[in-house]
Amino acid sequence: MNSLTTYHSVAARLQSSIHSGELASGSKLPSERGICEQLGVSRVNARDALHFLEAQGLIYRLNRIGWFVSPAPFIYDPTQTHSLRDEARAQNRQLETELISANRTAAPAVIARKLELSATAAVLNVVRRRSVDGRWVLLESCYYREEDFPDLLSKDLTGSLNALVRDAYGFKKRRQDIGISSKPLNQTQAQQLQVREGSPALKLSRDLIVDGRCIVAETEHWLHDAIEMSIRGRTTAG
Amino acid sequence: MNSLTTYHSVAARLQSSIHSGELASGSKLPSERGICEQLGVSRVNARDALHFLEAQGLIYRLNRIGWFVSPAPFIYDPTQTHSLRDEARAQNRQLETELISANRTAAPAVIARKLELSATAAVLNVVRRRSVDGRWVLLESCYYREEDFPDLLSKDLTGSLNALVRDAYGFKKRRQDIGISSKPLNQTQAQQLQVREGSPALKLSRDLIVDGRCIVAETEHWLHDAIEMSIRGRTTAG
DNA sequence: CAGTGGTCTAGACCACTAC
DNA sequence: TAGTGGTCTAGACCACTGC
Repeated sequence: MNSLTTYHSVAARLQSSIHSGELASGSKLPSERGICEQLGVSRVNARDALHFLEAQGLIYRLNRIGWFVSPAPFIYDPTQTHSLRDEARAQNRQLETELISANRTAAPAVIARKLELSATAAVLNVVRRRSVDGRWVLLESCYYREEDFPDLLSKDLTGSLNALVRDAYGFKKRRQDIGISSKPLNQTQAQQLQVREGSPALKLSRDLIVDGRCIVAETEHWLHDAIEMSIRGRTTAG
Repeated sequence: MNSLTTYHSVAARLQSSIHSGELASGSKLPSERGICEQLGVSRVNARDALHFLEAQGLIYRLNRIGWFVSPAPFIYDPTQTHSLRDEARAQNRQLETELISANRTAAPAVIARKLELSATAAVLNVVRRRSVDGRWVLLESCYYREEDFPDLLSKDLTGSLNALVRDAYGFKKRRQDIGISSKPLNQTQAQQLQVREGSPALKLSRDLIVDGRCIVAETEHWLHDAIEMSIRGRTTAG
């Protein structure tokens, strides 16, 4: 049995406050010490309960600021190449994009291998963060083969990068390979999304392949409670 | 800064023991109290460090038994309908399947909606767990429309269910829609995989659609450190 | 039965945020 | 500066596993 333990019952109380709407989506929970006092438990129990609900995706925290009720997840088909902005509009949600950096740098080993470059080669790297309804939920890091994307860094990098690749550079006939795994954010990534190091996230990597060569390697990190992927299949006879 | 905190340094020590091979893949870590003693820290620190590494997918725990080094993840393309067994063989890993239950039951609301059944309708439900190299890592729950799968429950349900659907029931021309999200295991699920309630997992749902109707709705829960999804795209001109 | 992880107490100080 | 979450101590008992 469980549910008899202290922190489970604390979690259950908070959960029912959330479901009843007493704690609205996006709103701030009482402070940890406040919860201790109201429910007569030690702080360890309050925190264990909060961690438990965080794992469920029911609440999230902003580093050193507090705990908040998670909004409904954003729904997203990673195999589609629509701009995210269109998706957001369709779901009636507010999407913001902020450019964090756009540099020419030495390629990390993994990237160099993917892009079939020497270990000392330079690549173009664009890093952005994106918010849904005011919450930073997505960190994108995109690596481009330098020779295939002249002048990339001087273009407008706050819009759809996909559209740039397709329209400005003319890469239309292409394939996209995708990887999905569950990885927490490292210190740098966490800071950029204002969360704690180790926050659970869904890692999505996309390799853009043209003429059998990978020319763009992208990585997206989505806060785990903020995203739900949905892939519509194709009819096959297999 | 971090890395100066006690539990970060404990985590770093364990991590280097793992990377150096001193703690081999699959092997058991020292007990929590053992770690406390060896490194001169309190148990909270030891546990915080272990939780941190668990989130990274570097270690996992069996409920009340101990902490273990996570093996390399299994790689898996959910859009393919190969049997998992073939995939496992290709990756040189040992896959086992165990039937947990096969029943005719009332359809849960979500399932009834998907299968376009009335709220009181019955469905066929098959639940299995699967292990990779001896570790239970996957829980499958599969719901079938009763009228489309006569005699299903009397068939051999320990092999490829996909092959059954395709060959024994002849559903060849079909579409598969997929959903992926990050959800922890509930109490029942956790028990079946011998892990703790709330263990982080990747939830994969697959709807099999034939002639525009969903006839099979499956849910898979993979322990988050045991799986990496890889989807090979198709060349498009879009 | 010994040892493990799971839960829990009642405090403490620190780093940081918001005012 | 007051209050927050983040880290930490030094214990404790319980439920369960493995012998």
